[in-house]
Amino acid sequence: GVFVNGRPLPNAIRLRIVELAQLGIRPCDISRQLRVSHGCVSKILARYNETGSILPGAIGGSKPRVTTPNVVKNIREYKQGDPGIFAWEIRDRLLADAVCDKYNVPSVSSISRILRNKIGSLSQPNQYENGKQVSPQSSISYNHIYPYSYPNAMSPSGTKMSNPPGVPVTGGHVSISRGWPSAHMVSNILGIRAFMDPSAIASAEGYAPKMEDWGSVNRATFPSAHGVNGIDKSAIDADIKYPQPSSTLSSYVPACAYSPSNQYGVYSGPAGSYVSPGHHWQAQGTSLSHPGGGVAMHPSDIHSSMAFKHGMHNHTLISVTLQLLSIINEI
DNA sequence: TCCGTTACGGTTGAT
DNA sequence: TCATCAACCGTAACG
Repeated sequence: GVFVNGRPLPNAIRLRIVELAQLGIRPCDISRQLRVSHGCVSKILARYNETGSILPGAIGGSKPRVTTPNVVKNIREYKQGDPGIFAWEIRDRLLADAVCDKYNVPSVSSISRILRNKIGSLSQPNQYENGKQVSPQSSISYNHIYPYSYPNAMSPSGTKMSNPPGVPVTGGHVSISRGWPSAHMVSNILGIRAFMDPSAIASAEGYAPKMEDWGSVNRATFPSAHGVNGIDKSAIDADIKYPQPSSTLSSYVPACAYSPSNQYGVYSGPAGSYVSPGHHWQAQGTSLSHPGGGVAMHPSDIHSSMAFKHGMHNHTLISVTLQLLSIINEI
């Protein structure tokens, strides 16, 4: 006969099989007459006798999801109540609390995935709601400066922290502001605190910059320029792209401009978090993080570009920027 | 020879 | 968009 492998027989043939069987025709004869394997005839007739239907079963798809919002909610509560709880313990509690039964309780791996993907992200806003965590602007600012954020579970030195991956970071255990400061920081290298310490900025200005503000500030503050102190931009770019240990500029730039992890990505250019779409990675020269590309501006440029940011009073930033400019000028 | 069962390679659709 | 997974399919072979 003609059949499509993996696909059900046409309903007409299935119906015909049942009709012929009801007429008393033997399955072997039906198989020959309709040119269908006898195993297929046997299966269809057995199903018809059992269910009364000639239709094939549902093909494809997945089982109903067990990770319902209610289950996720309960898992979150368990985790918040006991941050050290194991996935299998959560599973047991879901059963004990009758949130699930044995047929729809999530697997341990599913619970782990929920903790990693859902609970973790859902818990983030709570950090701000609770008001006991690091101020938003700190992480925001660092996120901008270091678009390649440090993994939560890792300390700056690379040592494992107490929170396993996927476990919501609560209570300020781990924050970027705590995890980041290192000998590579601009503030440590240049002796500038306020620039890298958002709390200093916030306390001085009483203004909590949004992440997009920071990005805009930096993009607006450092428009593309052709060079620094007469140094051709292309030469600088080449230096940035292929930093040499002997290059004074590059010896500063990686430490200032790139996070430790980002330094590995200097050539690959995954700088999309702060580079406008469609821009080549070198466009990051327009940001503070790439001083080689666009820091040849006048203080008036800085002031005008910053002033439009929601009335942000940026004396601190400006002074820091000027210090940076003077250093670069020396270079 | 008949027929129930099952391994196999395939399709499908939700995740 | 792609991979994975688990459901189903009919054929072919076995007993």
